[in-house]
Order: sequence, then C-alpha cells, then structure tokens
Amino acid sequence: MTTRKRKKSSLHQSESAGDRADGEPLKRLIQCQSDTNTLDHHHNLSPYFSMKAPVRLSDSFFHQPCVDLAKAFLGKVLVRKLTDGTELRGRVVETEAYLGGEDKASHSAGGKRTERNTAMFMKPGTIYVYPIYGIYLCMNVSSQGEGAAVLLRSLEPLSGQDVMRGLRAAKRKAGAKNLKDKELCNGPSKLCQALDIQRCFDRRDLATDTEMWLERDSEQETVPAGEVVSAHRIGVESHGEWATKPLRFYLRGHPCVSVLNRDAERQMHSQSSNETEKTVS
DNA sequence: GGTGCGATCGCCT
DNA sequence: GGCGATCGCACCG
Repeated sequence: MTTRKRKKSSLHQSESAGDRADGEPLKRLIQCQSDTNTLDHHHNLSPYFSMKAPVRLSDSFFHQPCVDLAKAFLGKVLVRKLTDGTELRGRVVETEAYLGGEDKASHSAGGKRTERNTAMFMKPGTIYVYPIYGIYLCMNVSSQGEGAAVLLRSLEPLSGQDVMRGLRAAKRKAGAKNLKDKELCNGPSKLCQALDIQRCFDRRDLATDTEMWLERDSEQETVPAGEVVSAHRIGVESHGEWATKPLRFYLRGHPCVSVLNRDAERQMHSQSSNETEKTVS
C-alpha cells in the first residue's frame, strides 16, 4: 500500500470511529434535516436584552454592497453554537469580496446560476457553503448585488479553542495538539473545520439561524480604516485582471491572517504617510 | 522561515 | 474529462 493510500484509509477510519463513539453525526443529520426552518423569534430576546442592546447583527447589516460588507465583517465575531450548547467564537480578521456577474473569479461569474451557487443569489446574509478540492469546505455570506458574496477567510479564536483543536485534529495526520491558537482558523477551510461548519449550512440565514450568527464585538465597535489592508485575492491567479484586484481585506498586523501581502501593506503605509504630510503642510 | 507537491471529488463543460 | 476561492507535509536553507 502506498503512503497516499494509507493516508486516505486512516482518514476514513478515524471518521467512522468518531461516528460510532459519540453519535454526533447522527445528531448532525437530524439537525440538517430539520434546519429548513431555523427562524427562532425568541432568539434575539435572549441573554443580551437585560444588560445592553442586542449584539447579534440582524438582517440590515448584510444589506450592503459586497466590498463594504467584506470590510464590515472585519472585527465582528462569528458564533457557532454546537448541538450540545457549546458556543465557539472567532473574530473575523480576513475576508474576500466576490462581486458576482462581472467578477470572473466568482462562482457566479457571468450571472451563471447553478444548483451549487444558488445561495449567492439569495437575500443578503444567506450562507453559501461549498466543497473545494474534494476534501474541504469554504463559507461565504451573500451581500447586496446579484450573485455577490463575501468569503470568510480567517478568524481569531476567542472562545472554545480546545473544542476547535479537537475538531481540527480529526482531519490531520498528526492530530492538532501542536496547533497554536492562531493556527486554528487561519484559512477558509480551517475555520470551517474548527467551527464544525458543514454543508447543511448552505442557504441558511446568518441573520436568523440558531446555530450560527454574527455579533458586534462590544470591546471593538469599529475597525479604523487605517488598520485594513486591501490586497489581491488568494487562489484566483487564473482569472486575468480579476486576480489582481484588491478585493481581499485583512486586519494589518494580525497574527491570524492566512497570507500577508507586504507590498500592499507598504503601499498603504506610504499612502498614509503622504496623507499625513499633506495634512501637516 | 519558505517552497513545492499531491490529495481528492463535486461540479461544470 | 478537467479543474479548483485549500491544506498538510516533506524538504531545504
């Protein structure tokens, strides 16, 4: 047996062993089957109401043009509530905008609507989860604009790191014991693994879902524009001019960003110093 | 630390 | 039948 084949079979074994051990997949299946109606009218009334205004972001937040929404996501907190009640939290530190029809790197390029990308055409705030490279998932959220969506690329883990580590460990040959916190969610498929975001989330509404939602960070209301780096997107090299457009956004200097772009950071720095000079003179 | 390579399969042409 | 909005790992310096 080759190394590759060994790798493949051990992955399958560990998954099926997990299935038998804790029964989670069965629960997931039940959850997925019943999630077509996930609106919980009482949810927004729960715990936050007593102390201060609700921090969960509602429908109106998602009604923004794609680039605006991609930037607005930065600093917000994605919350994933597992079936056992555990809440996993991560601050969004990196996103990409996929603009829809005109954007050749988008799944919805040319206005092409298929079974897979239907969520991109649904109302702003709709979750789009798709499989990539046969073995990974990516999560997007639709925005204003026909077929436009924001890809969530990286999170800073805030709570539930041990659970995240366990979820990531299941997919790795060497387990995840050596993973530092900053390595748990520093990539679009890594965050899906760490937060147990499955395909059944596709087409669900981030504004009303009971198992996943977005919150304002009470400690960090808004991210200053000067802290946001705009750079070209990752993994879209084959799409000509669209590969070079600055549609990826990340928090400058944040250790959880998946891929740094030093050129973009330098440019931003020189621009801001020029502006300072102008202001001074 | 950086780089290069191969896995793996659903989706689309 | 070809490709991909990625990742982990081996290898190198």
